[in-house]
Amino acid sequence: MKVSTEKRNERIRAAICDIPEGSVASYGQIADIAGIPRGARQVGYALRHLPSGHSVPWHRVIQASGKIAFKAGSDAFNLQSKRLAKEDVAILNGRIDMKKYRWQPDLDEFLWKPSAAWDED
DNA sequence: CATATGACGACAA
DNA sequence: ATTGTCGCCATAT
Repeated sequence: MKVSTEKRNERIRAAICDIPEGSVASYGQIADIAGIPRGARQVGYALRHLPSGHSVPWHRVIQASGKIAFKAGSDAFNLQSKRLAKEDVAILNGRIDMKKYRWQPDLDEFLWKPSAAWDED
């Protein structure tokens, strides 16, 4: 068994769970936070293989361009759109305003628990 | 080991 | 703004 793989996905899920309601993050951003530079595709892979019964707010993960990763009109696309709308995340013309909704972990943790941000593992 | 694939991203036309 | 290419990286065949 490849343990490191599960470890990686675990970090990815954890990072996503840290996204506060009403905010979104790009795949690349999550990968970076999870300690996987340029691992955007791995985030997508991890989400595609989410364990059953998970409680991961995957709908807060969108592309860096501000668009939802699914094909418009698909069930997943509609579900994600609905969940985001419910969190007051506006989707104008199929795009989300990253400048406005992008999660900023540095600032967030700075205001929440100063100096604890550099204290991991 | 060689290719193909994908819930990505950056960049050039 | 839209589309195409190429780079990335773990998996699947």
